[in-house]
Amino acid sequence: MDTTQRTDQQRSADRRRRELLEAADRVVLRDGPQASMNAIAAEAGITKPILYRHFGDKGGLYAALAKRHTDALLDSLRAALDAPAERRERVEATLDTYLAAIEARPQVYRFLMHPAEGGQPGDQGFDVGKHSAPLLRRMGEELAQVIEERLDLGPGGQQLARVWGHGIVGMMHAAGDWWLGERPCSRAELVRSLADLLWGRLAAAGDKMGGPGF
Amino acid sequence: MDTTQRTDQQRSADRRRRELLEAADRVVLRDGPQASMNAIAAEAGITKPILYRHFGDKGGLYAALAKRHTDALLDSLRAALDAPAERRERVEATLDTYLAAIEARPQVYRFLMHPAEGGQPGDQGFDVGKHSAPLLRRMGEELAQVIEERLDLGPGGQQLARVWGHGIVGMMHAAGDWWLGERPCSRAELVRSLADLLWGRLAAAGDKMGGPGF
DNA sequence: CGTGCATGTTACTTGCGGTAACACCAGTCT
DNA sequence: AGACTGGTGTTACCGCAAGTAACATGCACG
Repeated sequence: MDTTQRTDQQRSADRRRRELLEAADRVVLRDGPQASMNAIAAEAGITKPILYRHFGDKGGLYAALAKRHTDALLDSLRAALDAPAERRERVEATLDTYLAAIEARPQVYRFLMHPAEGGQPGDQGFDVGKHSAPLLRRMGEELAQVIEERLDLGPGGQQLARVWGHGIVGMMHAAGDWWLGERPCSRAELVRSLADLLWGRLAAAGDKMGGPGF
Repeated sequence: MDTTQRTDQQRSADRRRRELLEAADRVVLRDGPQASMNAIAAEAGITKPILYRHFGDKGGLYAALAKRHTDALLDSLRAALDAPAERRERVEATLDTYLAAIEARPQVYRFLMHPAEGGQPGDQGFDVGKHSAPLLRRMGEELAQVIEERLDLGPGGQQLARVWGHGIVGMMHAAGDWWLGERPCSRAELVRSLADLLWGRLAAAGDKMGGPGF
C-alpha cells in the first residue's frame, strides 16, 4: 500500500538521518564548531548534496544536532531538578550537572553555544533576539516553567519566573564558560559560589570600608 | 628630526585608523555582525588591503571596534556602579545602564557578543574558553574587581567575587538578550526582577504545592 | 518494459577572508 | 639633480567553504 511504502521509506530516511547526525557528531567532537560540511559528509562516507537534501542548509544540520544534545542535557537537568531533596541541594545538583556536561565535552558545548551566524539570504531585517544559542533559550524557558510551577511568587509570578529562568541560565553559562577557560577552582567550589549568589549572599554581605558599600 | 617625523606619521596613521573604525562602525550599525571586509572598505572609500594593513585580519578589526564600544559601555557602567546611593539602587542603575545600551544599538550589541569565529589558520588546538565575547569577559572581570574591593566576603572572597562578577554579567546578558527579542515587559520591570533575584528572593520564596518545593 | 522516485555522484557558482605584486607620492641621503 | 626609502593605494589573484545544477543509478510499481 501507499502508506506502508511511505512508512518504509520514511524509516530508512530516518535511519540515514541518524547515521548522518552521528557522523556529524563525531566531526564536531573532533573539529569543534568550525566543522565544515565537506568534512561531515566525508566522515559519513558520502558527499555534500546528500547532507543538504536531508537538512536543507548548515543551519538545519546545526539545529538537528543541537536538538539532540539539548534534549539530552535537558533530560539530565530535569532529573537533577526533580530529585527529592531540598531546594538548595537541587539547585546545586542542577548547576553541577550542567557544568559537568560542558566540562566533559567542551567542543560540543562550543558548537551548541555558537550563534546561528545569520545567513545572508535576505530577510536580515530586525531579527534581533535570535542571537542567543537555542540551547540557552530552551534552558531558560524550561527553568522558567519549573520555577513558575513550584514557587509561589505572588502576582506577576509568571513573568518573574521567566526573567529568572533566563537570568539563572545565563549566569550558569557565563560562569561556566569563564571557569572552563581559567579553571580557577574546583567544580564543587564554583557550584557553591553560584548557589551562594542565588541565595542572596550578595545583598547580605557587609561593606568593606567606610563609604557606602557596593 | 627622526622622532618628529615618526610622530607625524603615527598621527596620520592613527587618524586614518579612526576614520576606518568609524566607517566600520557605520557598516556594522547597518548590516549587523555579518558586515564584510569588502563592505567596510567600500564604506571607508578604500579597498580591502588597507584594512588588512591596519588591523591585520578581521579579528583585529573586530577587536579594535569592540574595544571602542566596550570601553564606552564600561565607562557608563562604572559611573552607575560608583553613584552615591545604596547598594540595591546602584545595582539597579547598573543593570538599567547595560540594558539601555543594548536596547539603543542592538546591531552593535550583536556584533560585540559574536564569538571570534575561530580562524582556520592553525592553532585551533584546545583554546576552549576563548569562546565568550571579550566584552563579557571584561565586564565580568571589571565587576569582580568592584565587588572584591567593596564587599567584605571573608576568606576566599577574591575568588568568590570573580565567580559572582562573571555570573552576574552572564545573568544580565542572557536576560537582556531574551528581553530584547520578546519584549515581555518594560525595562524597569526587568531590572527590578533581576535585582530581586540577586537579592535572594529565589531562596526566600515559598513552595506552591505540598511536595518539597523547588 | 517504461515510469517514477529516492539516492548518489561530479562539477560548478558565488562569496568571503586574505595576499602578492605592482604603482604613486612624499621626503631623505649623497 | 637623482637614486633610495617608506607609507598609501590599487588590481588581480588564491584558497576555501556554502550551496546548487545536472547527470547517473538502483528499485518499486502499473
